[in-house]
Amino acid sequence: MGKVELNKQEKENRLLDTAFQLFTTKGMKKTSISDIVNNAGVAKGTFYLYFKDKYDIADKLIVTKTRELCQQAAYRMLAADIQGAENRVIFIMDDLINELAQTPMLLNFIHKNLSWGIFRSALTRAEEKQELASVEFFQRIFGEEIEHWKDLPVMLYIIIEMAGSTVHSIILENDPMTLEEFLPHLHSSVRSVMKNFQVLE
Amino acid sequence: MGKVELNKQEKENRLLDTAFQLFTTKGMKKTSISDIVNNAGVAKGTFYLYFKDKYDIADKLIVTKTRELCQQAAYRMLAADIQGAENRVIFIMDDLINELAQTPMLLNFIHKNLSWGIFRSALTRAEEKQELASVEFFQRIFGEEIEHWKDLPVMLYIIIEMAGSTVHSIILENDPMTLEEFLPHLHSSVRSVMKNFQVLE
Amino acid sequence: MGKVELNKQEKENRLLDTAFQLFTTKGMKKTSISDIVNNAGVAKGTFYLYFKDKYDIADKLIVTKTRELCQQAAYRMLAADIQGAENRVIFIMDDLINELAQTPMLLNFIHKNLSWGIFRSALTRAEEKQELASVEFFQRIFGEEIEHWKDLPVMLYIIIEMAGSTVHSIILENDPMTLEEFLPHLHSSVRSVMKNFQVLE
Amino acid sequence: MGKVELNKQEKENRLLDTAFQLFTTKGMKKTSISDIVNNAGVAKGTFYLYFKDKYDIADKLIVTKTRELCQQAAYRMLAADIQGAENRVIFIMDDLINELAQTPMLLNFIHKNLSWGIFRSALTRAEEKQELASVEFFQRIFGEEIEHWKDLPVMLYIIIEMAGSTVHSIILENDPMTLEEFLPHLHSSVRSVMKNFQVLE
DNA sequence: TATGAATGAGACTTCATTCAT
DNA sequence: AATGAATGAAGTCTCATTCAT
Repeated sequence: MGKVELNKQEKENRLLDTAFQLFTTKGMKKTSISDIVNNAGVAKGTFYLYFKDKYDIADKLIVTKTRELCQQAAYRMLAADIQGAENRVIFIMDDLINELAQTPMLLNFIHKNLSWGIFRSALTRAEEKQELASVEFFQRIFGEEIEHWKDLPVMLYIIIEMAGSTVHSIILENDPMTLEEFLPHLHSSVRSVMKNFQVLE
Repeated sequence: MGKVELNKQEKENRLLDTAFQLFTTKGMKKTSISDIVNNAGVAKGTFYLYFKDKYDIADKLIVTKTRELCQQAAYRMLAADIQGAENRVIFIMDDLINELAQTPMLLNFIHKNLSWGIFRSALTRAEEKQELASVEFFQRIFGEEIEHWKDLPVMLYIIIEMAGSTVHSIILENDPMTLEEFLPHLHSSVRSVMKNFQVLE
Repeated sequence: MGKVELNKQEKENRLLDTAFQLFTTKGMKKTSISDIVNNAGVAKGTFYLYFKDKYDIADKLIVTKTRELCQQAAYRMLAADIQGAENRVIFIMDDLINELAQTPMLLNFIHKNLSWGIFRSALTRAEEKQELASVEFFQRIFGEEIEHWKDLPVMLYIIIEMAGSTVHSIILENDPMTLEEFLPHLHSSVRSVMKNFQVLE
Repeated sequence: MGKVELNKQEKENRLLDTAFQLFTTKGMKKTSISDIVNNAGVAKGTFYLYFKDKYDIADKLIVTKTRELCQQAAYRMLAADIQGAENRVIFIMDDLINELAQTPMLLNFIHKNLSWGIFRSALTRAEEKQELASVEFFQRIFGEEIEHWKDLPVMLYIIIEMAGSTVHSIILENDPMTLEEFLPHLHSSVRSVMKNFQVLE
């Protein structure tokens, strides 16, 4: 990569970082493109060399951040050597919740803008980049026991939505209860939902 | 209520109706206060006599619309004479999903702006107005068997969030599957979650 | 007219005057809407209450200014009691040229933006406003001898375009000769063109 | 001319051709330098190696195109063996009008940007380049009878402006009449104007 | 109460021009 | 000579909110 390429990469990253910083502190609506370029120390026109508009940079951020979180969780799961798909799902979920609980702004940002579609593309694009692929991601979780489960995508969809939307208001507003109080309920709910998708022999 | 009072009430209603109409067709972001007052046939300044800003009127609309939906569902449940809390919860849920599937715009509007807090206030304010109260609402569902359930608010929170967020993308985008395909999974998931909250004798 | 009406009228006029001032000194291209509102002492948004964009205000200015010039010329012609259509056309032409030679910027502005269509509407709209109408305008010139001329519109079109485009570069750049040197040629040319449209008895 | 020289020449020509193409289809105002370089397949900076700005390239184009049209008309006149200056002027004029009526975009472009000054330089520069010179151009028309005419430049100026500005709106908008209807009037007008400049013996 | 003209900050975008490579 | 990333001034336009009537 030549000097110019590196410089471009750095500019784009600086814009992404600054935008993320501002989106998570002031919120997307109150963050203007002027804010972003001023804080990033680049000219306004430069922004438009890299992104179509505010929503474009937001989408790219969500994809990036979501992928980072998932990868991190997957690596930790492997490191912790968790056995059994049910335990692994719970582990991943807890890891993500834990992470998001520490940066509520990120949760807020992701939640408001994340759709199932973007989520899928976050995992898919990782694949393209030879990083942790979505297929691989799920194989790491279900691995050897993949034939013991039916309708996996439906199950994951339900779990992701259930966990995502419940913890959102809990983390951001401690309402209707604290995360500590809620987690045991979430765990048992997830486990019982999963039971429905288990193939009994 | 005097003539003036009635006139005021009518203005406020006209603004609410127009805003709802526009929010659900154009979306909140693309609806300006100018749009609302122009369509409602009142002056711009008048808007500010009744509402603080666009978000204020949106909140009031959600409270109203949510309450209407819930009341309707409750009345239908009574009419159908459903037995057992589990069946009643499923019935209410199906009724709401059914209603929202017919007016996806309303679903979209409610979902994007509904928070647990507003939801609670929707039921609470009903109470104030001597209409169907939240307490009463839940009593109608659990009635005689209320002591057979523990942590009812948590359970309802989980069910509402799980159902709400899963059907959202399904109704609006038929993604990742159709509502028809999804409902059986949702039913069994809700039932198995509920089992966790049942007091066993 | 109420206070508010008067105030609005005054704002619009202030914008028109300022725009004219700037268009004729800096040129349309170099005049921004910011320039106009700053100089007029009104807010930017106010501009858009009265005009669609820069071209809208320019069109309105041309219509106004053209009409003013024509009216003035017509009144002077009457005052001077000129006899014969040929002499009257020459008089009007000279009067307009004279006027424009004194404010070359106005000539430049009108010329660059004047089209036959706008010109026609300038005279037409005068009619609506009960001011000097285009029909009346031409009747004052040709009056009693109107049946001695054929294809009047064609004749006027040729004269207007010939005079307009020749004096333009002459007044603005004294090129290819001075106005003084040119006028006799223009007079004889106009007279000989008119001869072609005269009905001989 | 070396290889490099040829390459440079080709770049300049490619820019000129592309600019002409865009100016006549989108209009000058809506054509950006980016448009030009993108379509020409050269880098933005390269543009500035050959032209000062958009107006510079436009001027050069007008000069070129005008000269081409005039030369073509002159050759055709010779080929047609027209006798008499009056007939020759009419022939040239008709040829140019005919040409421009077939490519209204070119007419529009030339008209909006052509000034008497550029026109003169168009003929003058031809001279420098040893091509058909303006002096020669006029000699071909008036040739043997040149001493029968006085104030030739004035006469030509009037005719060019009269013809140019009248046919402009007629060709582009068929307003206020069609070209067919108008041409006879133009012919007789030109002939009668010319009469004024004829030296009577 | 009701009005709607006026405000003005700030949104988003374009583009001619420069300059390091 | 050629490139094209970077610039940033300037452009048009929107809209929530205020306030005199």
